[in-house]
Amino acid sequence: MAAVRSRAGLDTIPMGTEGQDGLSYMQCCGQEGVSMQKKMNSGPGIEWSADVSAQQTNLSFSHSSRVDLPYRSPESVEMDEIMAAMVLTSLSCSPVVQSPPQRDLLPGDMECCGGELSDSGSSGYWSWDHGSVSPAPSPSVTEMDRSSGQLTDEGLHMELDQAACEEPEARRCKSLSRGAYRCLWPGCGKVLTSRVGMKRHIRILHLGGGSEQSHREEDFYYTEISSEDEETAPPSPAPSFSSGAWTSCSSTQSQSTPGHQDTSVQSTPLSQSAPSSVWQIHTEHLYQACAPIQVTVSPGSPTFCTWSLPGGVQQKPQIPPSRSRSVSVGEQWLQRNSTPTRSQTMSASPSRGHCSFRKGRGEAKKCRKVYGVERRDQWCTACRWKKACQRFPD
DNA sequence: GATGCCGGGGG
DNA sequence: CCCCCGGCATC
Repeated sequence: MAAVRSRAGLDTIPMGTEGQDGLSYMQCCGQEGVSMQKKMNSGPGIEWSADVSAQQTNLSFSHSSRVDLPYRSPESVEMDEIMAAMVLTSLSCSPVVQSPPQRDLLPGDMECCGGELSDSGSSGYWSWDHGSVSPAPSPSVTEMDRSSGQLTDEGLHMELDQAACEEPEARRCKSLSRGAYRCLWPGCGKVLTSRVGMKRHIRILHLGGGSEQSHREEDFYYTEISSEDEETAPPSPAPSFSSGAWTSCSSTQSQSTPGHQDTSVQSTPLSQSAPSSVWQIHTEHLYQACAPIQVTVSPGSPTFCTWSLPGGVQQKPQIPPSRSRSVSVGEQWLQRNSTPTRSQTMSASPSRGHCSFRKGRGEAKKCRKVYGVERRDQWCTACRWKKACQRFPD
């Protein structure tokens, strides 16, 4: 364990294989949990605590992690400095890629608020969102200002501006007119008006910048939405679980409990702890990500989850999947493969490669069921194309 | 038979 | 790149 922990500590700054990207993330956004996760993934013992702290604040992040993991060696410190330098360098050099992450910090990410959703305006939503985002208390004054300013900023393209939201709730944001695309990446609800923009958003922010393979994946992480649809469908069309799916991933909570923002946001002990990190870790592919981790709310269910990570990673059984459905071999496989750093999977593996195991039918209602064949146009793109449903992933 | 979706293909 | 659909596994 010690070893692991120390490693986690290092993560704070230095990133192993990730290189600049990762670093920049950390630097820019303290709360950016992703980078952290990446690292963690590599090792078996995941420290949720670290993650949580990360979400708290920039500073706290680094602090807590260090405190938490006092094992850092002197060398690591040195490394930190070096890394920091690198980060700075990279930041100055490639604004495009880096900037997005920065924005991410902002909680609710205005994405929703962003230009198009003017309607929701200032009501509870936003305020609430921000609060929820609490984890990232205050990146920096400038940034904050900027972000807030963006809320009103209307026509500008928010593509990069509003990066992914940290908050799941964000997805509830209503969106706009038809022809809009919403990012389905867990925790992100970004809505863009252009497909290309959305793809870029996904590729850059979620898939890690642009790896070759990621190109095809973008499709699965966004969906086309229409205003009417928006309100009902995505967020809760399948009240039963549309949100649940995501939630499960995040394990925690609330991710999408539309109804209770406050609660959800306010970190319950649980929420803070593992959840967010969990889903992020496994988000390589929706399919993979969600399935295994099913957390679900029913704490009571004793079901046993076999999704074991390689190193016995998740020491914490988090929450056993409520669904009794046992994890299929395929899922486990996916898990293993997805567990490693995202970057790894991305570059090195054909990812979905050829796991020809089909996942069997999930319980979640898919677009076809929810909307019916008649309203095929309301299905998510994936469903329309007879691909794995992205709106109601299992 | 209905569904879900992989794999492949057309424009 | 967008969109469809054959075909197969599952329910």
